[in-house]
Amino acid sequence: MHPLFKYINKYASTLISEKDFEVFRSHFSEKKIRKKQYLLEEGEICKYFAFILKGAMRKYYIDEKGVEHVVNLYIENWWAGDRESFVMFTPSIYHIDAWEDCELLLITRESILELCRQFPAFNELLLKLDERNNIATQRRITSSISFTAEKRYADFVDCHPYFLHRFPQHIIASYLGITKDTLSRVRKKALKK
Amino acid sequence: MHPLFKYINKYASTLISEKDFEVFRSHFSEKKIRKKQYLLEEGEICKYFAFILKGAMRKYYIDEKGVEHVVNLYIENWWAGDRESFVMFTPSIYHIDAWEDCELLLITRESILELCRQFPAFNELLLKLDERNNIATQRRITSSISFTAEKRYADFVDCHPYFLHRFPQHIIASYLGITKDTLSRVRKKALKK
DNA sequence: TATATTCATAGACATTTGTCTACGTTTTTT
DNA sequence: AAAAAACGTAGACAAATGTCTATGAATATA
Repeated sequence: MHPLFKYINKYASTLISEKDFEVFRSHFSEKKIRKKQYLLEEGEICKYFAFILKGAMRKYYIDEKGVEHVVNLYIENWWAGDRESFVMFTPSIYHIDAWEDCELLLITRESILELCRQFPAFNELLLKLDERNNIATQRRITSSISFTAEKRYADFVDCHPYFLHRFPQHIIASYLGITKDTLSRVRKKALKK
Repeated sequence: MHPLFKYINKYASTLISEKDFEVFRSHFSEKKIRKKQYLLEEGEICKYFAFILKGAMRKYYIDEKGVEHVVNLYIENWWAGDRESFVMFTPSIYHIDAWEDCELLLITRESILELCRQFPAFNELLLKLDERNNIATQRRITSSISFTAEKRYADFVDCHPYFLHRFPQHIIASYLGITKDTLSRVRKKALKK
């Protein structure tokens, strides 16, 4: 079964038919990108959201000192894109690139709106995704403002173990808002326990 | 015009009639709570989302040392509640209380789902709110992991000037993930510029 | 009005985290 | 196979932030 078909039927309460799925699929375009290639660069408008069939990606922000700050990590069955730019048609402040070679399904804003009109199940899917996303980001903010680096890392290991063997430590450190050096110390301390 | 009526027609693309609004309103119950009283306490399930007609509220998390960490601030025309608990029916880790005397409109999860079924405009409204919320939290996470305390405060003053005269500095400091002492230093430094 | 509480700031000191350099290992590229 | 790049750790030092105590002003409460 196609991963996207599986994915949609996993989240929507009413299953869609194989036939409907073909209409669905026609709104997506396949794209393969190689490691280190960009899906989105700073200053561009995010024209596509990407459903990841295979591979790993990251979204990051480069500050005025040239330091990269990883904002999101993505693997299979996740959506990658900059929502703000995608919805508002404003230039993005983020870069999104492939950390591993990727197979993606791209979709435009217009196609999303069209699919929502045509398939209530898709609309429902998007509502649920936003809901989940809101819950997850709320947790991340809570963790970010109230936990120590040590606890944030422990929390990360608990919640996202599948990221541990896909991204190196300096990327995870950046995602947690700390430096690789601090993460290295935190890990050393944790080992002693 | 009723503030909620105004609010709905501001965000939905199709206007709702005065008559429809009465159906709408019947799903909300009015509640007044006084300063320091709780809308939600830790361990409870969040049964109501609150639309704030008047007043100011805050959501916070209390860590194992007993320290309060402010996660959200709310004023008129904002929605207060814990989405995770509201949707998943799990005990909340947050407290929500009134910082000023408040007038609220409460609505249950069932009523929200019912209104979504009955009024596509309401469904659309919720989608847009989630979209905006996602964009805002994304920005907050970016700020939190990549900005210094000084920049985070400057950013806060830019984005939420209306909070400045509603909440004292130690609350704002907590919202920014720093102590009141650090915020005091940051402000002192900023004055010199 | 008197009293208690909240609030903002300050300074001294401790702790955490960042910065930088270095090194050995592993992985990737040529 | 050789060279280059990426990776993780370590230590020395610097900077940022937290902790604690104190104080005076503003605000709320009795």
